[in-house]
Amino acid sequence: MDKSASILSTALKLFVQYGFHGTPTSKIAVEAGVSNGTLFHYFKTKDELVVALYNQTKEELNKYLFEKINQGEVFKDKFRNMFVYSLKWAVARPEEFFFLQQFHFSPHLALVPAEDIAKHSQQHTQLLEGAVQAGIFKNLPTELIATLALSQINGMYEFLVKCDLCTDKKEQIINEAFDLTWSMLVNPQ
Amino acid sequence: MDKSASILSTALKLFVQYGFHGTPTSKIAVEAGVSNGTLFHYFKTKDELVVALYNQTKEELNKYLFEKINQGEVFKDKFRNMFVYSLKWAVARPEEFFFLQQFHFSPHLALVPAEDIAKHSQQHTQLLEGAVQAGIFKNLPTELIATLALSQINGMYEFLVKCDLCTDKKEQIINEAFDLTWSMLVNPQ
Amino acid sequence: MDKSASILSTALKLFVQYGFHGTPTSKIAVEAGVSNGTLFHYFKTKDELVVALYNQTKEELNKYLFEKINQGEVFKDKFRNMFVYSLKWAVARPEEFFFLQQFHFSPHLALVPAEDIAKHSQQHTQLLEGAVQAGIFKNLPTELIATLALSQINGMYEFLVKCDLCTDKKEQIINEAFDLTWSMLVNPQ
Amino acid sequence: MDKSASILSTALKLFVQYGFHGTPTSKIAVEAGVSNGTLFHYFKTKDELVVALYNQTKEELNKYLFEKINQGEVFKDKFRNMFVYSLKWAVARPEEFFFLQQFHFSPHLALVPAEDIAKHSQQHTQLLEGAVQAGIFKNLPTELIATLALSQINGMYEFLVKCDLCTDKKEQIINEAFDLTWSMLVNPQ
DNA sequence: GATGAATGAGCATTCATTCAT
DNA sequence: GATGAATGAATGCTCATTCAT
Repeated sequence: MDKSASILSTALKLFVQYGFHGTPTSKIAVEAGVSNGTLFHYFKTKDELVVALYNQTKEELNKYLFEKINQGEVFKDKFRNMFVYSLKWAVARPEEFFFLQQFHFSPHLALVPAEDIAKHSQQHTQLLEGAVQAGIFKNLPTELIATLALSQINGMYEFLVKCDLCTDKKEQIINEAFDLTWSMLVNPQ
Repeated sequence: MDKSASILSTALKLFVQYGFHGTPTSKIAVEAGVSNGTLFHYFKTKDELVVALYNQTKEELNKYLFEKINQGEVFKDKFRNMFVYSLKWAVARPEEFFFLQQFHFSPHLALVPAEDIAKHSQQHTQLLEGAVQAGIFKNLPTELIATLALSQINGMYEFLVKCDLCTDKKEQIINEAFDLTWSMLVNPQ
Repeated sequence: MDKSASILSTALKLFVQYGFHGTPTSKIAVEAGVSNGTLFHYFKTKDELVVALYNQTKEELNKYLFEKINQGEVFKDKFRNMFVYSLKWAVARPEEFFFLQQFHFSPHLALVPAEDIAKHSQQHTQLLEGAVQAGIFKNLPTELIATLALSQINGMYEFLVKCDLCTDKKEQIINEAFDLTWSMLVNPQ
Repeated sequence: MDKSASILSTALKLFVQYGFHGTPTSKIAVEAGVSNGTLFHYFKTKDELVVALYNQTKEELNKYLFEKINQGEVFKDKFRNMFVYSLKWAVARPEEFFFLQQFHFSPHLALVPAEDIAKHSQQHTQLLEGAVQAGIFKNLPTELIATLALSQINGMYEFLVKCDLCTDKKEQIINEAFDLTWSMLVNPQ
């Protein structure tokens, strides 16, 4: 693994465990097996490292998700894939998923330009927007639909982490939760 | 105002704005109009201050909510009050609400004994558990129902903050969201 | 016990255990059962408390010693009593004795006027000076004789503390040490 | 000079003059010509610095002494060298010698593992033990002999510091004191 | 690129001391 | 006299960041 990647993955683990403030750059460097100076060679500041980690993680998740979403043919399948594979990713990479939320509620979020954040969610938003316009989803603000869908995912994640279930049971619950969410958002008739 | 209370309310504002690490105790003291030493007279450490603020805020919210919940006669009214007034409180006191989430995703959460956390949510859990046993809600784990309901609230909060709506519009959306949530969880038939 | 005395005796114990710097006035106050303010009512500063404790302890030791010394008729008995009862006091009140040495090697010593220190040792010095002039002790500077005698006492104290002996054995060793010291200082012939 | 050495030697001077507590690390750093951070780069805590200074000083003294002791052929010469050169070292490096005693009566002593302390005095103890077993010294506990010899040295040091004598006079008195100590400890016959 | 010694601003915390009650 | 809340200067220590090698 190259040094930059080693620093990023070490930082992720430590940030999740000790928080941003609780993780000195020196500790990241030591555990990543590089010198203190090298860390700053790759990332000009600690904040820049945090933000880079956020962008990378978000992109990984998005790349993974869109591959899965695009496997769906009709909208419901696409939406189900978005929902289900978000959770599968979260369950498979709990540290990454936790980090995204941790970042979201830290002052570091302010360091990411609004347009970058928009870009990250743009594809999701477009997908949902289409469903609203097509009359599949209830006639609600797309933002609201997106936010509600995302918070369902976050809630489910927390539940899955809290209750240590076997893989089968997990999958079943995820599917049930999808049905709930779908029934909640879909236009009756 | 009491000095201890003044410190707490100042800390809240600054923590929300600058984060825990970004807020020196000296700044809290100055803005609260007390000396640096006085802050440590009331709170042995900065961490203790953060946790005390969390406990106080959580208790205020709970006290407010249960008053409202108990005004409902049948379960649906109680649940609606829980949902709606959580959001009204969040909208009326956005800093407090944000702080609770900020705390939740910080390493400070680990400083609160698990039993204290359980105590905070115990009443909500009981209410929902009753609804599951009475066959009102779908036969799902209470934990899951609680988590999903809470994440709806969190999602709605984020939406309401992001989209600056007039009060009337806000109330309308909150009610619509409640209907969605209710329809999602309630036992069909 | 009156408050001032209670503060002094508490301070002694804590100073010996934790050092001057390691003992906050607040801790002294709490353990002495008085308020923080009261301590400063009796002693204007912490330094003043330390010095007062030194003076009191030194005076107690001197008072005790001179009673014993004066029970001796000839010089050798007086000197023996000085030697032996110094050690008996040290063994009976190890904290007080340790405190005197601790004080001696701390910067607080500089706070005691030279004349006060001289006054404390004046009586001993006179006694020894007489013995030199009478030809009992070798013709050495009185200061040297005093210092050597005192350091024998200090050394013996350290030995007695280090090796936990029974009372009888202690007394025997003290007597042997006196004989050594006597033989060292006395004029042969 | 090496930065670490510069810090140590500066600390020595300041500790002797102002005491441990009376010497802020910032002052040590400034006077040693290094930054505050550098001090903590070399010594993790202030306490660690104090202890390191003690160990270094003790080792220097021991190294010096054993060179001198080994120059003696028979025991009496070895013992005389130990006594005389201890005092010569003390007179030549009064700050170092004072520091050792200051340390001895401070709570920092407790930070040195008992085995380290034993190691420092081990060689002296062995030398004396041999003399007791060979019947040269009186049949007293080695510990007692060691302690008495050491306290003679300490006492002499204090006397030499208090009375400002010329070098010749100093040497003469040191020799006289050695004779006294020798006569005190040696087996008559 | 890589290193790690050096830096010094910044912060949490302590504690002697004051003073209104 | 007694109290203890309030003070704020002082200090040990951390840690992001720099830079000479």
